[in-house]
Amino acid sequence: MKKYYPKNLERKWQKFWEKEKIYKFNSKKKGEIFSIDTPPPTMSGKMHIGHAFSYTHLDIITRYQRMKGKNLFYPFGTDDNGLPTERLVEKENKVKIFDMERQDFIKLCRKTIKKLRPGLVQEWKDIGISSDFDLNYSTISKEVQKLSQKFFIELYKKKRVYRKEAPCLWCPQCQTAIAQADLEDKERKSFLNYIKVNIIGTDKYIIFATTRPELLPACVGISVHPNDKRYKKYIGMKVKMPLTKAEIQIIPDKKTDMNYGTGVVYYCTYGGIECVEWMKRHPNIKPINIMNSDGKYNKKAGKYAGLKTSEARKKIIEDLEIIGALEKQESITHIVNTHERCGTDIEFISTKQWFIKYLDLKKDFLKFGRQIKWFPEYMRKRYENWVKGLGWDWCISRQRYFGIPFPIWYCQKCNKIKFAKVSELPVDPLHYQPKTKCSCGNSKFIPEKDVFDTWTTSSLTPQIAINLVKDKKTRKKLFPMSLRPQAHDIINFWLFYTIARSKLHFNKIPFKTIMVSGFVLDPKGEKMSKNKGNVISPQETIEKYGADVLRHWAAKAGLGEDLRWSEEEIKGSKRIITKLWNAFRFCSIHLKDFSKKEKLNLKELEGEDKWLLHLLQITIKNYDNYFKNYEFKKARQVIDDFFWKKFCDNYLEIVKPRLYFEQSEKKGSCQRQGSYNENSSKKVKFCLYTVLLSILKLYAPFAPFITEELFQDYFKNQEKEKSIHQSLIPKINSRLLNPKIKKEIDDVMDIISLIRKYKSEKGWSLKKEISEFSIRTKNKKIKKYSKLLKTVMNIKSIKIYPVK
RNA sequence: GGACGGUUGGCUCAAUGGUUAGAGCGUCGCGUUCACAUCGCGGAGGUUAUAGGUUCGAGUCCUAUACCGUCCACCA
Repeated sequence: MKKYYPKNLERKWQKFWEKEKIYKFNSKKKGEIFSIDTPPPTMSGKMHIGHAFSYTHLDIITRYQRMKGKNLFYPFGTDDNGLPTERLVEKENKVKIFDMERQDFIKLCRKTIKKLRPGLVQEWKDIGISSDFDLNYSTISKEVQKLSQKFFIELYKKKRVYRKEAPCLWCPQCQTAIAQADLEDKERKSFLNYIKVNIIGTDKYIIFATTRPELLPACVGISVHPNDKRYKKYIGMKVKMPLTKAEIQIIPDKKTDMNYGTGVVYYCTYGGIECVEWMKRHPNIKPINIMNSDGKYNKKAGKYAGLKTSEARKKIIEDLEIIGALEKQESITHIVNTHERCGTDIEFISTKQWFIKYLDLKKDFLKFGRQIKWFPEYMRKRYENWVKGLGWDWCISRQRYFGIPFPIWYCQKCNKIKFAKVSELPVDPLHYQPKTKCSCGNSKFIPEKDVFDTWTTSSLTPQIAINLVKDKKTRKKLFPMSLRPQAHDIINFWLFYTIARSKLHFNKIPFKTIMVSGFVLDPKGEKMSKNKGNVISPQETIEKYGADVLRHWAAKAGLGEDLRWSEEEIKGSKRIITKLWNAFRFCSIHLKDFSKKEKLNLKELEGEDKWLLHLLQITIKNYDNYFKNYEFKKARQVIDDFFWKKFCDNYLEIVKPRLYFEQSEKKGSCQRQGSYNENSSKKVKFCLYTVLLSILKLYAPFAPFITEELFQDYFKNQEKEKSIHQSLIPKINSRLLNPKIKKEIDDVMDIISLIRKYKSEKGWSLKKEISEFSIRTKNKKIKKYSKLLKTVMNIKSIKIYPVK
């Protein structure tokens, strides 16, 4: 056998699995179905290390379940529309979306996806994902468009969607409305500007503080707390705004914090969520919308028309300073909401958008959350925290190009909404006109230009995946799905939305179990980001160490735990995988002539054989128990420990003389030959075969490639399975449990340890011969092992003195 | 401000309320090179964040505090 080179080996077996359809879902296969709502990776570039990490967690679980005899429904999809994909297409083709015609851009998107998608999917195959890649979907495909539009219409029928003009979260960069979940906090350095305004009819002034002075032309109100002694007397009076000369009334508002700034707040349309809320509390006030959808100010901003926020801020501050209205500036750091996809500060703009009404269902969402089993359990709290904090209905419309269109038109005459028929789906209203007239008799319609937000569609992944199966009976068995795997960053998005959709459409939980992975952090424990330049490439890691090593390393973190990148730890995993290779190589030399058909009396096994087989049973037991609770991290620990410490360091070292018996006979003499015979060697071989095969199987979920190679290389001849991944995890054999022998050998091990220590302290070689050695022990059984001790520690004569 | 997680050798992490708190990496010493671009053996290294409490007994349970991390909300 050769040395271990993972690269070609892994490619070989990946192709083998694909060709032989090892992971194909077969609805007729026996065994309980285990269905997985696999996360469809976003088409936004290459697979990153976080993907490799969390998908490995998932794949370890699925491989284990498969080897427990479950029938795996494990599809694979890609999420290839929406903002991230648009951004990839822009970057890849060096174009700008708003410089292009809508149709041209969409064509370019389709072309780019077609080009890039196979490469992306291959990256998932490269890390050994055992999906059935024939159960494959793309969220922009015709089938998925149809499904997504159908469910939208269904929601409308259930009176769960509505269109409304309202101030809405808006990204001026992407020029689209966004949802609450799309927000990300960012710390910004800014100024708190104190602005002095005259109270009309008096010579008095009041001062308010603001971080957004540029919105002065959009100012609609000033508030003080009704109990604020300083300002009580001014309530109801008006102030004259500087620059705009607008007259604004001072209105009492209990939400005003008397202790912040000057205790006077000015409200604009819209400076932030607090302004929107303030407008709701004071419905008589009319908004002054000064911002266009591209983030530039319009005519209502007077001389500031045409400017963007940052430009207008600079100019207005200058102007305020000139007229002496700027009392002072305080530098502050504060948190602003930015668009999670592009980092731009968000604005509020009043526009017409589509919403899914669900705020009334918060209690049901919480109830559903409790019906699902969470790993780790505490992640549920995050979900609950999010649900409790929901303040807005779900805005699902996006003013973008590459997404699934709304299947609707508006009557040109009466403005009534016209829905596409389900039989017509999928439709793009921009290129298709309704066949029937509006109820008002008119037959001309204006198409809806907006598209669905990606989460609108990806919240339907269980349905999308199940839709790939044609047989209705099987479909029923797949839902609710067994497992939803994902990372913790999208609990508020994908996870929540999927549960919400499932509630709205089916009133059922979408999956029975959720497993949540953490993140990979850089060696300092910080988040990886392209800006920081601390990104680790999984592709390079695979190239250098192999996917099995990367997977073994990824299992170092349990569910919910973050894992710091460490080259040293990767090397540690590499050592274990290499050791597996070498241990197998060594054993296979001795196992050449072994046949498992040859019968052997278990009772006649040597003590160390029984000891090893006993420990194997315990290892399997622990391994299974850990996997039951999704604790693959601990399962990995027990198999690592058993393999390296017990099997290699102890057992193999002890039995070498028994294995070398044949060779030593030929050579005539051997240093540690002892007096072993052929029968003794046979017993070792039986143990090696049994234990090695078990070790391979227990490692198979973690390191699928090398275990397959070793299985095919030797065990294939005597085992019936086509692939190790179609075999079963070994069952505990209670006949091999032997606590008595375990205790005896443990004592022998302790004695060996003492002798090693003694030799080590003397600076002797461990092989140095000891002429005479005495043991005082309470354990009467030790006598049985004096031959073993003599051989292992190279002792000529042992005397054992019993102690009472 | 709210919620959640964490704090154990230099580093990364283990320890169903029960002997002397364990591994791996690193470090120091020794030994092998006949499975192992190595591997093995041995040593040093810990007041378990802090302060109280419950208990025969606390790293583990309770209460506070501090610090770190994550999510959410937010002061104009």
